[in-house]
Amino acid sequence: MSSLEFTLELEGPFNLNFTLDSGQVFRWERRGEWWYGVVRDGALKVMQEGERLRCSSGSEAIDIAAVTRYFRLDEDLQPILASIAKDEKVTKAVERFYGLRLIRQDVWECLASFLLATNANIPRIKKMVSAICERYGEKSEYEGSAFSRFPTAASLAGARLEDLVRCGLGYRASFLRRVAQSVVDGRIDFSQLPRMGYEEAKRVLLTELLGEKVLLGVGPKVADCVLLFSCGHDDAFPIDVWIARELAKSYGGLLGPSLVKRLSGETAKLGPRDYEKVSSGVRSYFGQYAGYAQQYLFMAARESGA
DNA sequence: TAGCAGGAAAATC
DNA sequence: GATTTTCCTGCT
Repeated sequence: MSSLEFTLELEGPFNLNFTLDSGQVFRWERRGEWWYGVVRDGALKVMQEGERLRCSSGSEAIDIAAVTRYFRLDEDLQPILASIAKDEKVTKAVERFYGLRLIRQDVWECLASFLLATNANIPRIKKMVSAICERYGEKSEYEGSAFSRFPTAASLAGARLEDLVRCGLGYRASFLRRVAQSVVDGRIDFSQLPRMGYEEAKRVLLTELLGEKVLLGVGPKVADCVLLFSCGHDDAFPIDVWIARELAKSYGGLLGPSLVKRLSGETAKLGPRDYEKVSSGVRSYFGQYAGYAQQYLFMAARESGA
């Protein structure tokens, strides 16, 4: 297998470490100065040196264009960050994690990964994802050692439930397999989602997933993650427990007293109706790049909470 | 709509 | 070493 080495000259703000350690993606592993990951079907290692991004990929297909697209380096981050700096809270988060970018990841990988994220923390999510990749992903070689691609929907649809459970998925195993079967059966069409507006894309995603009235394990939060991290809907605003607590703490005026009270409880839980209410509130507040605000606030909340 | 279960691992005490 | 929490969803 041939490998490809190249260096990107970074034009705008970019911080590789923040970007890969922000809970958007679960397969990147840091070894020394390099980050090792899998983009599409090829291995890739990247390292940032100031204004440069050094890359080495195990596949001809993973070239400058592919890396630029993956990290969205052709988009100007500066005006986006300026547009979300609506208050001191988010402005401080932007300053602290300056250069964090949203990644354009594969839709199927994104959906499957966040489906596994329920009731789990990030280290555990990484373990589960890694386990199904090793068990079901196609193997290739890079730098003399094997790496696994993310499993195809077909390979997971045909998996034995007990084998998935053995990967540490627990009750998530049946959710994942059923979603995989839906993809294989053509009940879910990802290709049109980026072209639609946020509202329509979300409705279509949830309808296609839920239309068959089977237990699928994909609700509004997972849908928002898919729309934001893999469909280019930058106005999507996934609300997880960290963000919910942050909103209750610092954005009470936006939510109203009753929601603040509910979110301030021990478990910051939102029903579907409240989720949409909070979601539309923050989306109109932060604007068309609300998803970036979410990602910066998430990082800030996680740092201060830990 | 509010309450609860779900499996297992990490974080916390 | 026990308890609590964990980037949530579906059922009752």
